[in-house]
Amino acid sequence: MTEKDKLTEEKIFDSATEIFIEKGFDGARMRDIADHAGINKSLLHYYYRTKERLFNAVFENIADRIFRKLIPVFDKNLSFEEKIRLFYREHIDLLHNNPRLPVFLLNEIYRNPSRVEKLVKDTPIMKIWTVLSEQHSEELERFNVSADSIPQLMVSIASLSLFPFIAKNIITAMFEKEDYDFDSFIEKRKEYAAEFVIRAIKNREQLPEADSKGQIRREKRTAGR
Amino acid sequence: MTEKDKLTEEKIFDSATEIFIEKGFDGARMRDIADHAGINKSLLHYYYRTKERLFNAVFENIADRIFRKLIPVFDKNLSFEEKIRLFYREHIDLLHNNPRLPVFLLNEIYRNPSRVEKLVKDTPIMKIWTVLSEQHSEELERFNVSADSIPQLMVSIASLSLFPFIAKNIITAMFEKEDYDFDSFIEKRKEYAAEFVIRAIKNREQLPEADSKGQIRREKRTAGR
DNA sequence: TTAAAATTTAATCGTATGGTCAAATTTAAA
DNA sequence: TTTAAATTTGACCATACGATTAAATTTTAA
Repeated sequence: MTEKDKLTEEKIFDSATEIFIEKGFDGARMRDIADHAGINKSLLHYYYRTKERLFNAVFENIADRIFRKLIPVFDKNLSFEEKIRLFYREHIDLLHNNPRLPVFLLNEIYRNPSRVEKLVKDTPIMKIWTVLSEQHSEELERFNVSADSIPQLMVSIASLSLFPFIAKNIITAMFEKEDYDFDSFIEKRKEYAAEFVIRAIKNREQLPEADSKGQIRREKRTAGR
Repeated sequence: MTEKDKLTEEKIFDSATEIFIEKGFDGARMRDIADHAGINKSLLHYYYRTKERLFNAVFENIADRIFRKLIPVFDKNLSFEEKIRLFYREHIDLLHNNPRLPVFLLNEIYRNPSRVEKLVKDTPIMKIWTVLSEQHSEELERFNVSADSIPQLMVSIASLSLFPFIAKNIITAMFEKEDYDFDSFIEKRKEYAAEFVIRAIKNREQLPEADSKGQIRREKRTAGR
């Protein structure tokens, strides 16, 4: 009973996870989930009352898995630079094994904006912010990263690992034309992204001016060609 | 007749654009589009046979608009650095006025992967690649950017402007907790992203890496003014 | 072994959806 | 004005979907 019970419920949950990730809430069909699990369609409603509830279970599980995996990185007692490197290694690895997760998550938040509040409230996502702006304030100050631009930095960091998976289809298609390979691209990206961020920040260290203004000085620069 | 004709068809097209962008193909309802346009539902089928065809018209128009707007940037006769700055100013501006475009596009490609081939084939998206790897090969070489890592660079460049809009909901929610504002964040991002990329690349210049072309002169930029 | 409870199945419902059609109305041509 | 064509409308269809229900089957506990 508990045996078979768990088996059925688990089969449903796993199939639902797979299909919801693949198709999203709107695109997923209860029939498909049942078929994929090899069970009668009514069982879906027996175990999870509605499609919404089933999706909910799946969504929260996924969100939890993602952020739970990420937090240890920021817990570790490392320098900012080391943390960046570790983050990209871990994060990109996680995404490489679950390439559709970002789109799934973003899409659902899009469909149901109320999710985002719960996400920010219930997951440790804000911890990344906290750690960056508190734990590493000194380092960032040394790099001339103003507290004001920490949001810019954070979003930039996230962009570099998430976007390639979000745009995987397009990237793959473009790569094909030039004979590149997405998988090896991703493998290289772990280090590339880390270096990219570190360089972008570290360079500030050497600039004598306090903060960039760079707006007005762009006309003369090139003699053309 | 031609007057009213255009009016009706245009109303349909505009409403469809709005609603498809908002809800995506699966989420959009033909009834909603008709209601929004203030016309009878059958007219949708009179002017555009099916939902697919209507969506198709909308999609291609949007894709075209996006890429057509972007290409001039890469056509201009500017240095790589200037091009980066101009790109972010133009691109982020476009996205700021149409914040849902990236998600719409990516989502549709997701739903219908065959789109991506047509997109790569019919839009000038590959031109960005070409320009970067051909027109600026010398500059990039000077920056120690190997041809091998140009894909990494390109994806990184795109990430920094596209991702913030893709993840707008989450970012906004996180900002709220810390009393930041998405709009001003985006405004600042035009310059931030450009500086970020330029710094990330330029820094390579100074690394004591072996270089066949003896032209490593690092201070060029900051002193120049 | 037996009865109650839990699980599974098949049939079916109500509704929403994309789409069709024929009639009504408006517009253009004679 | 008359007539044919183009446009618009409302009624309707077939289907797909999530959900319900009651009966059948299996499991559990006495």
